[in-house]
Amino acid sequence: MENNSECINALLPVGDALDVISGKWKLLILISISSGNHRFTDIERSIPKISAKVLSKELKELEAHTLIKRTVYDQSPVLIKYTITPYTETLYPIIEELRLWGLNHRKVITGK
Amino acid sequence: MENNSECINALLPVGDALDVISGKWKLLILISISSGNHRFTDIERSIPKISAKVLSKELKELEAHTLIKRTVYDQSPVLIKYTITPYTETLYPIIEELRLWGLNHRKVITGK
DNA sequence: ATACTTACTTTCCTTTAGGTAACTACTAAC
DNA sequence: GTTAGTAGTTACCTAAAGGAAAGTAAGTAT
Repeated sequence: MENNSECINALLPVGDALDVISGKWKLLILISISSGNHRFTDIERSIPKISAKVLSKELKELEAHTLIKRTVYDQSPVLIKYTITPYTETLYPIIEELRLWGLNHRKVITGK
Repeated sequence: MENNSECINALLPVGDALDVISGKWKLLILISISSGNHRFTDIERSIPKISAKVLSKELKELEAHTLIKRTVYDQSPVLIKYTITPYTETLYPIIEELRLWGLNHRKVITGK
């Protein structure tokens, strides 16, 4: 990233990506579902501090972006499963880089 | 990411990373500075839709996290330069993955 | 009939983010 | 002395995000 054409080359796509996944919760929800939490209550319990209202709203947005799939199983009580899609997996490199950076950052701020 | 221990292993550090860099503007500002925009007005002009107020606030937060350095040159008119730090460079892999994902995402939503 | 469970939704309220526009302090140029 | 540039700040207001708690619908268990 040395010159201005690189600036515009990065600003636009990074902005596009941030429009979809920025915010506190979306990636955490995808991590939870990817790790095996498929039901609303499971996901809610796995992510500290998230509320049902926020989870509900974020799940809808993720579904709209085809980053998760919502399936209703007609049992009783009704069973609903959220699963990842092939598109979710395209985010794994981003999640992994964030995980590595976060691990190092914690070392940095706690003074190693 | 298959099981619950991987869930907690990823949720915490990714959450730490998001605490520092999430939001619409911070990564875009770092891209702009990395690309050679070092002055307030240059950065402001390089990022569509950002306002002086928001830029000012975000620059302060980035400086507090040592992700940029603010230097005052005592000339006239006064010259202030924002520069990246070695710590900024540790974010490049994240930015690059976001750039690649954003490029592909635009292809996906515009129907290739 | 009552209570419980799942998967949310609704209401109310507070906080945070963001936009617009005007304003400031300093200096230089005309 | 008026205009212009740099680097912001301030005030005012709206919008979006988020928290807490209660409520809802549909079925199951007792």
